[in-house]
Amino acid sequence: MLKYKYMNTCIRVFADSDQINRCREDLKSKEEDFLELADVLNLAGNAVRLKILYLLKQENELCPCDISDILCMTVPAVSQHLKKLKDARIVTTKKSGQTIFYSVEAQSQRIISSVLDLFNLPNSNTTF
Amino acid sequence: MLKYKYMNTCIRVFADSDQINRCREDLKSKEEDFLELADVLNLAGNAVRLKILYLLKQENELCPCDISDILCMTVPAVSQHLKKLKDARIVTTKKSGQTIFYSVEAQSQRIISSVLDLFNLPNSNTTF
DNA sequence: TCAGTATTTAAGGACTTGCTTAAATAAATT
DNA sequence: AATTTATTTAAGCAAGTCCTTAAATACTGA
Repeated sequence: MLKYKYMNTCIRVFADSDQINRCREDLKSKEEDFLELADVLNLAGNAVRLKILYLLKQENELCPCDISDILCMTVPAVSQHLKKLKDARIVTTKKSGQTIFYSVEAQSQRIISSVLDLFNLPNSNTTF
Repeated sequence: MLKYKYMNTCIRVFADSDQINRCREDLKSKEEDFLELADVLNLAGNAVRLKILYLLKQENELCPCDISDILCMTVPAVSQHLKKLKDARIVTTKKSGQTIFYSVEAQSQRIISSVLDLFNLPNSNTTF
């Protein structure tokens, strides 16, 4: 027979309920922003897609075939990554004959540039 | 009987092999950076973890219990997210009695601030 | 020392991811 | 019209994610 229940939550006395409520309200007001940003970060948070975005920014436009050659991956694998980026409106396409050129969507250039700029951030101790 | 094989790769004549090789070399030299950045972005690319990082930055430090209250999630669920962030050295801990305070690791403050600053980026058409 | 509290760990399961190969679609070439 | 080429789509599968609940660990205080 159990003498006491194992607790799944904390029932502490000294919680700062003002802080808890303030934080809850704050998050609630930014909920959409969090979901949107997490989506973009999640797409960029894959080495293959990050490289694709880097390449598209660097080279302006590339076809799936080029990307496949550069990354040494099968065309379908590349195509499926491109589809995700296109569905999220991060990249856009331009057709020319049988070739389809992908590039970073104008609306997303700024956030993608910012993400890629994180490269240059030294892992420093600078406080601010 | 098959008249021709379905192709998995492109065998085009007009590929710019200089471009392909230049891109390959460039990616190769940055391979480590891509993996590292993709890891951080992947961790931040989850709405729960993104909120946790935001909260830790905003409030300086919080215990799993507080975070659980704020996010309305079970403590084990929160604890598992914190473990991932800690394993990646993005957050660090300080023990005080039975309470464990989490905060953003000094070395990671800069990149996390930059990621959270992406919030403020308007989805504009600005070209640059 | 025993019961309470804060946290982590473990096991499980539903769901998602990221590849593979085969096939479909669409445009160009002969 | 038939073949070649570039791309997408579909199906399948191994591995990973993110929660759940139960249990373990660790510190506190009567």
